[in-house]
Amino acid sequence: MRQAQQKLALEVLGASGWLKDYPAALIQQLVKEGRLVRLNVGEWAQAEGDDRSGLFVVIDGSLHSFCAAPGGRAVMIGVVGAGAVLGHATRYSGGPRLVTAVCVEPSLLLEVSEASLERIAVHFPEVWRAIAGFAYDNTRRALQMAAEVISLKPRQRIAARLLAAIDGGGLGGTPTLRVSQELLGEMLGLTRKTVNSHLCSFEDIGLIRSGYGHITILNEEGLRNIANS
Amino acid sequence: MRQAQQKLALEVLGASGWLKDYPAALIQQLVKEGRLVRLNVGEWAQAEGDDRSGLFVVIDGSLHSFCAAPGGRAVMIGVVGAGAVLGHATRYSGGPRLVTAVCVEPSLLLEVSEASLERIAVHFPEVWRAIAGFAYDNTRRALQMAAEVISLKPRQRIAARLLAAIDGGGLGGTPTLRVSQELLGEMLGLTRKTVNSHLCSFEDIGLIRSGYGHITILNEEGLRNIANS
DNA sequence: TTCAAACTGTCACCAGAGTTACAGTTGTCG
DNA sequence: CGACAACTGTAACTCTGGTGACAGTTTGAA
Repeated sequence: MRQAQQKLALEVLGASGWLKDYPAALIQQLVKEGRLVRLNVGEWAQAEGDDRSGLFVVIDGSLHSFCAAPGGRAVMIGVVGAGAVLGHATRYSGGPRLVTAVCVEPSLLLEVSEASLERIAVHFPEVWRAIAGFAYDNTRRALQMAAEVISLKPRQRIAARLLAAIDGGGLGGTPTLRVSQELLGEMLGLTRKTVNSHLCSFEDIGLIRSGYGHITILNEEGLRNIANS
Repeated sequence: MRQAQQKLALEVLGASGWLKDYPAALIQQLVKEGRLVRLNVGEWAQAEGDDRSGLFVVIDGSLHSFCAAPGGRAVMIGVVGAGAVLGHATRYSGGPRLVTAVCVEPSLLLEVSEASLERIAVHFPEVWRAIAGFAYDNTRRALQMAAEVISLKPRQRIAARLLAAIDGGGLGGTPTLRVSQELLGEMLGLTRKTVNSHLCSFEDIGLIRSGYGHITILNEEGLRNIANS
């Protein structure tokens, strides 16, 4: 069991973008030093402002991530799946965690503490470079999201978000999002009604297929055209 | 002249958040390996998608940063001043630059190339940790921005942005933003009219003073109340 | 199998932001 | 010092998207 989980962790880390150019020995070390944590639906992987330092890598399952806006509002940022990294070494990088992540299906995470990272860095100082790498990736995504919300109208925004979601979804398999229209609206700063009417229109022209609690992308190109319009 | 600039660079780096916990020798090395670049108004420090790797640290002056949204739209992200870091080691961190930065006043930048970083890392591997640190900070700001645009109504959003701007402004001196209402609107995804009317209302209740091309914050607390309302 | 909870589809109403346009002011560069 | 460009203040009109409400459907747990 534990064996199988470790094997899975090795695979997921090896396939993830931020580690793929690093030696296998570093990945093995991360798995060895890390601690595998199993979470059930509704449990929090980390809370915003949480000061536990360290890294969480999603090995299996998926979580919803939230971020706080002024006025105590919680804004859903997105869905994170296998290969994603949550938070990181806070002691040296200047702040508490940025997001709150909640399990939406039973998930397996690899927790690598700050101390473990220090130990790993003794033999593999490039681990910090790898961390800088995914931090960059997170920045890119966040910026992209901000730019979309600022400059796109609702219709374009919805299309852009659907595309971004399948891009970040990771698996590369069926481009299906497990998100309700309600949640999608929350992520986009729109009401369910607005989301619904646009989704219906997308469905009419064959770009997507929407069902109970999920959306299947049928025509990426068409969505891209709308997003760019 | 060059001496004075290098001295200034040392000061700015030493005072910047992302390097303040690192040894002075690392900072000296960065200045020594880096190249001081003087830019005039309208010149581009870096273009989005630009593949020159390396780091730019703003030593003096200020730049406007933009990011691309779908459809070829350019979205203004913010104003960066002394101490800010633009872009970073792209070769290992997986992507081209995220933002385009344009000088709005004569500025001095310290450019540290990818190769220089590698050289520095030989003696100071923690330089990558420092880079991860400011990447984290950039992520935080971008996320915050996205969260605000998603969840706040225009009035709250304007207040929140004014607060964020003085926070990131860096100098700590007079809380005055050198931004036109037009530009502020662009950054917020609002029209100038909307921005204008809310700014007037803020001015009426004594929270700010707005002049030709600039805004002075008089009452942070009051703005915070509006942002949180 | 049944029931409650969660989700989608739809409606009428309306506040508020976008649009377009113009006048008046401030700064700047020649 | 004069002309031009950039910026602010304001108004009338339009229309999108938010609000609140309700019915019908799917899901999953009791």
